[in-house]
Amino acid sequence: MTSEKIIKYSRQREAIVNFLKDRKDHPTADFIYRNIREEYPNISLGTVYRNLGLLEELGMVMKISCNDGNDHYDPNVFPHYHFICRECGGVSDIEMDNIDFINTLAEKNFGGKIYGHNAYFYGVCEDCCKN
Amino acid sequence: MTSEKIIKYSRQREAIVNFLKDRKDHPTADFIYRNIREEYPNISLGTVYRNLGLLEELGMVMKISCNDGNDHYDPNVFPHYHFICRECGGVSDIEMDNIDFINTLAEKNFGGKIYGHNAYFYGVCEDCCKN
DNA sequence: TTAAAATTAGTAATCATTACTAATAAGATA
DNA sequence: TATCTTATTAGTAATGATTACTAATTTTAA
Repeated sequence: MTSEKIIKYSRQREAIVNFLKDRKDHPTADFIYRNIREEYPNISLGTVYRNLGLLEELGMVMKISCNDGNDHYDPNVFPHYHFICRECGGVSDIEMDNIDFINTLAEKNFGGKIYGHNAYFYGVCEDCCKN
Repeated sequence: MTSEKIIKYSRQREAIVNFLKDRKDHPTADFIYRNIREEYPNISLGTVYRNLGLLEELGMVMKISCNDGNDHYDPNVFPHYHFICRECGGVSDIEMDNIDFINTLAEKNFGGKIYGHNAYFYGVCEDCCKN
């Protein structure tokens, strides 16, 4: 009784996927919208949001919320950590060894079950350090 | 030339501080509003938000954003970690050893400067585990 | 007691995101 | 190729949390 949703091609969705592909700067929906509008002037912001939601469901994109009030989108869905610059507000990746063992540390005095964690680091990014 | 802001007493702010004091459940502004309204039926939601912002500036309260679209407020401003239950959505404290060394791990291959981190754990809380 | 300034209640505005709807486009089938 | 069903779209309206505004009220120092 599962009604599988059939997904049809759309050039708007393709444009969003292509725009995001290989990007490391985790843009917001509005940023994606403004950029894709140069190629598709009639695309609507709702379409961008809807497709980002769909891509998230499909596991092709990851939504990251980092306390600036905007959702950011990351084409890298493998677990990794992010850095937020206090100066420019930019969100970037942090390359670091796996620290999943902190789950065990957290579970030591905890009654429930821990399945995972999210962490982001903050400070000043390389570019802003130069100023 | 620094114009220090003089802070005058208000019973509404006192009520907010008292309501938050010793709480471990990190309520939202709206939850605080609805509760304080029982004692002060005329208090407005804007007053709650304004005072929470002021208390945050004074370092008496900490705002935590945990991806459910609502800001939560914590009277414990000392660094500590939070847990978010996937079932009930509740936000609670995690008692665990200091893990500030992960800042060093993160800085290893990073060009900028890291000042700190935020982390929250997710899973199923003790109460929800029992169901 | 008075007067200046902070605070409030109430309401309006903002801003990101989601929902709605009629028109369009994809793509399967005849 | 023509047709038909359904997903998708553009455009717009609605939502919901938070912030801003303003005239009236409180606080508090002189």
